Amino acid sequence: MPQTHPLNQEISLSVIKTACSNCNLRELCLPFGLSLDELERLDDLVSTRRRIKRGDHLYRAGEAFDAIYAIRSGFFKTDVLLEDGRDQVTGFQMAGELLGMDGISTEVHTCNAIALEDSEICAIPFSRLESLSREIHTLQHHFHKVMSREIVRDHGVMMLLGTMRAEERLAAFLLNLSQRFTARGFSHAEFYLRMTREEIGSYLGLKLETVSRAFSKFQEEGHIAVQQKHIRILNVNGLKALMSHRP
Amino acid sequence: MPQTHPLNQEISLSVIKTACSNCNLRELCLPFGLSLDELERLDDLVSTRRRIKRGDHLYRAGEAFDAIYAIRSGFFKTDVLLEDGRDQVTGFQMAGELLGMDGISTEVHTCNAIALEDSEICAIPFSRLESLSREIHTLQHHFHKVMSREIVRDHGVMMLLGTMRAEERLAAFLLNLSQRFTARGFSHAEFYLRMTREEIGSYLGLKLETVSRAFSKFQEEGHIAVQQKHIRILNVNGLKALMSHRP
DNA sequence: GTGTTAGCTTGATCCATGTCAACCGTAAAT
DNA sequence: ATTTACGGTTGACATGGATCAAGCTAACAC
Repeated sequence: MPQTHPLNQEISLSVIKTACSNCNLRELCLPFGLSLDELERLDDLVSTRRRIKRGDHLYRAGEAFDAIYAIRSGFFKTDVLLEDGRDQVTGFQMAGELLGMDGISTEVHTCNAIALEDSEICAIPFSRLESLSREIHTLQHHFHKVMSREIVRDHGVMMLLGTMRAEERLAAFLLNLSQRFTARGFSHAEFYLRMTREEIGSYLGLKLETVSRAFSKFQEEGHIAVQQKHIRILNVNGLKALMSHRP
Repeated sequence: MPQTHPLNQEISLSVIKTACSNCNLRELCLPFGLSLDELERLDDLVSTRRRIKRGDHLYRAGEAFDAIYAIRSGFFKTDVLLEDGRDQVTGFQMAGELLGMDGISTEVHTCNAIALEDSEICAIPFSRLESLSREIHTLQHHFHKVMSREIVRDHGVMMLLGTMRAEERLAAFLLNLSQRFTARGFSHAEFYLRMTREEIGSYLGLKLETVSRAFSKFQEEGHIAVQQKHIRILNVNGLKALMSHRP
């Protein structure tokens, strides 16, 4: 049932089309900081929504790139495949985050994006995004920030893979998830993991057995309660200490 | 001694000011693909050159961000520091590559950029770059490609750190350097490393002893000849095989 | 209900890389 | 030419996480 916006009747019209101006993720996503005017111009661009079923690909490595994607709801992973068959999860993405920026450089996607639960995405045709951001300074700048944030995030992962031990990595991972759930209005202390131990391990450069053991250890020490994919964080500071305490 | 360009007398004039239009790295760097007209507009923007002595910082983590930097000559490393004192080298950059894009997201640099030899950089004020790329489509698109390439590169490093063993990492590292030197017109088979074993190790998530042992092993096996920082690649295919051969 | 399967946990053992330590080579300083 | 210092090499040993293996749990199909 469509809701009317308290401020402006014009907006309540746009509720009917599925649009950024109406999206409760707009403060986390591409529209951040845009005026009402500008939002409506973005709406024209982001017209295609798509449902992706759990396990399905949003895009595959090797496919032509022509759009980036904003996650409207759901949960994704991206992974890269090496010629020799090894692969690695390069990230987990949740609502409000953008996918596909890896494809800009060569106009071919370099990784796979796979839904970890039934999800919904907004496709943003890239050349039209470039046009619009030539006109809307705020949009241009925000998009640059988003790409830069991805680079900074990657540096964090490199740090994690290069210098941290297994338990530090897992603690960092849990704290990061918790923080991102919080930003989306969910509990910071209790959530369901959408990914398997193997996927977590791949992301963290560990084997699934090591991930499992670390979960058990955290539980024994009273930092968290784990039951399969259900996680409760009992002691945030404990985890933080684990993350940065050298042995 | 200034040279005249065979095509156009106008260009020989611009030789006098130190400018992109005159730079032999322009095909590797930001000016890629621009017309003569557009190049001259970029020249106005990239007016400040700076020399950075070996060991000096180009910028430091925590400093305000307001420009990105193109390397005109020389060699840099970037590193990230964790609160607990651990650090990691996140990249090595050479002539024609851009530095500083990590700072766009928060307007504060998140890593240190340090010259590994006496170097020269061109400062590109970021807000002016954004303005100009609102006017020059090609510039805008190329800049997006450069940022995206950085993301793809980072994924490669994550792959390396997450799934490769010590010798595979070092082989990948050497092949990557070789390929980048080649793109700059240098020998693909013979070069001097600008970084120490410790810096290589930090980048590859290994200890310096492990790096040193791997160099020795490669030499014993006839893939390379090492003498301190001087490297000769004797068998590229051997290295490639090492890179992707699981044990 | 029962069977099936994918994912998770736990134990025993092994090995790649880290750690610690001694020594060597090269280049700059005196 | 000698000293000094930094970076690199090599060896011996320790260990964190991988590997191999067995069994458990939860969810889902039938």
